[in-house]
Amino acid sequence: MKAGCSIVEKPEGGGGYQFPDWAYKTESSPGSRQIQLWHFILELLQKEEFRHVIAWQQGEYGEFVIKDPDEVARLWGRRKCKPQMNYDKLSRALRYYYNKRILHKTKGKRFTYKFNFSKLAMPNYPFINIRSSGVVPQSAPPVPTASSRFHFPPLDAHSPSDVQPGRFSASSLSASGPESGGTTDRKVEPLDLEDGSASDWHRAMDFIPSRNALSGGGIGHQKRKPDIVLPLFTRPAMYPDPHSPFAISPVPGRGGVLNVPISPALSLTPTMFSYSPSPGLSPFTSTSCFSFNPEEMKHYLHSQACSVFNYHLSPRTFPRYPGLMVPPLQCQIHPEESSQFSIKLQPPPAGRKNRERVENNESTHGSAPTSVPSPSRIKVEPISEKDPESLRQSTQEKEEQSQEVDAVRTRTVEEGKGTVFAHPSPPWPSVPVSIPSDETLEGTEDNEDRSGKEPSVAEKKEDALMPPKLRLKRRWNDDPEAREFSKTGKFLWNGAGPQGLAAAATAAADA
DNA sequence: GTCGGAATGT
DNA sequence: ACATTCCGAC
Repeated sequence: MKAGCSIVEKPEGGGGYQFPDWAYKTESSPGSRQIQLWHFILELLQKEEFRHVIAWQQGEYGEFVIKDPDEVARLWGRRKCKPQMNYDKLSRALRYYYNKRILHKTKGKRFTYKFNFSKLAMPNYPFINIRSSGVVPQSAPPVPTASSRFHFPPLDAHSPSDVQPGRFSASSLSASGPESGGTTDRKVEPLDLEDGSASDWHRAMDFIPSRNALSGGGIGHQKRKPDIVLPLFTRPAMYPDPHSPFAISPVPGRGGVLNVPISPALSLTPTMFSYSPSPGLSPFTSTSCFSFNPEEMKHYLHSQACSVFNYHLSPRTFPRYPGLMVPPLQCQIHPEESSQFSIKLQPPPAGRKNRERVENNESTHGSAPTSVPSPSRIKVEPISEKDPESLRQSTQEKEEQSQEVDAVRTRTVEEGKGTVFAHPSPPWPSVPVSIPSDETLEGTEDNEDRSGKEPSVAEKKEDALMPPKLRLKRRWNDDPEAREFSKTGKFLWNGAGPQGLAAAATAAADA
């Protein structure tokens, strides 16, 4: 059938390739064992020869511009053997990534999108030994500038969302200890509080350690995922571009706090653990196995810290990990990360189907009728579940919060089914990390979190009444903006409150 | 241009 | 799952 196309231009050997073969494997692209669009985009982005077609946008980490949409579409079409491919279609595919949070659109800039690396499944870039060599790809994402730095939130600082008391926050980490307070370790599910990176990290942490750290694997990780072994990557750096996000961090170990010669690329790494809404991205699902040692992990963490630090990634991207030294700071969470609606929106039909049905009863649709009677075909969305709840909860001081939690919970239950992560047992003996002040942090975050959303009761109400979908959309749309601002130095986040300002000031001073 | 629903294909 | 294809709406 699609014979001739199969291998077409898989970079395999020929162009200095960047992605390991396994990147094309099922694990990375469940469902379709073919390269995924984002892989492809990344691929192009890494190649010098396509610079005029698509390239990293300077100034924004992970942002890229499709300079020649038609060409990119053509290339994509070629790869997928879809000669009819065009930008319109390709862009549709890209848009599907919005919900998955793999990408988002940079508003106002045409043909400009931005990778949400923290969300990007790292299955594709697991512990790459970037530090060793400096092979880096071509284009160049935003190179951190002094201004771009931001402080980390306390490692363990519970981000508002993460820390649902009683959930897993503190306990999970400490749990690893000898007496894992959470030995009982409740179902880990709650971990998925948010698909936020924080959770991801937790998860990540969990895995790693299980192997080495607790030699005594005794701690019955009841849920322990099968011993996971991550593929070890020894290949030398694969991305030779000093600019690309995969490049080596331009900022040389910023002030020794985190001297990690690793590239921001690693920032991607975190994601590798990330639990993404889409199973497809979840590296740990079944087959995949990775392996690495503590050292590696350390490096990884450091790099992560570095990345976060240097590339103003969401602090949440940073794992809460004992022993890691990070500059304390008020957190500025990127809304992007915090927004937690990773719900697949699939509202009930009623659209075209019906439309068409009415229009042409006469023919076709021989396939549809298979199993589903018809009108009864309603897709149940997790989100909708929470909806009623939210509406019910007229008071909602915490509406938003609860909702989010609910949503997450719901999602977790649903999607999490297949992906249950064992609880953490910190790899290393947990060394209490001096956390500046959670309170402050939380407060700050909190503020900023809602700064944009909790303006007025009215809005809240509106929100409540708003269809879940819209709500989500709204949130989503807001996020990037906020982020933009934060980068612009407008300190939108901090602007939320005095604390925020102070923090901002601190940051500035620091700079 | 961009967005996203819907149907369909693999 | 992850597109691809259409397409109406903004």
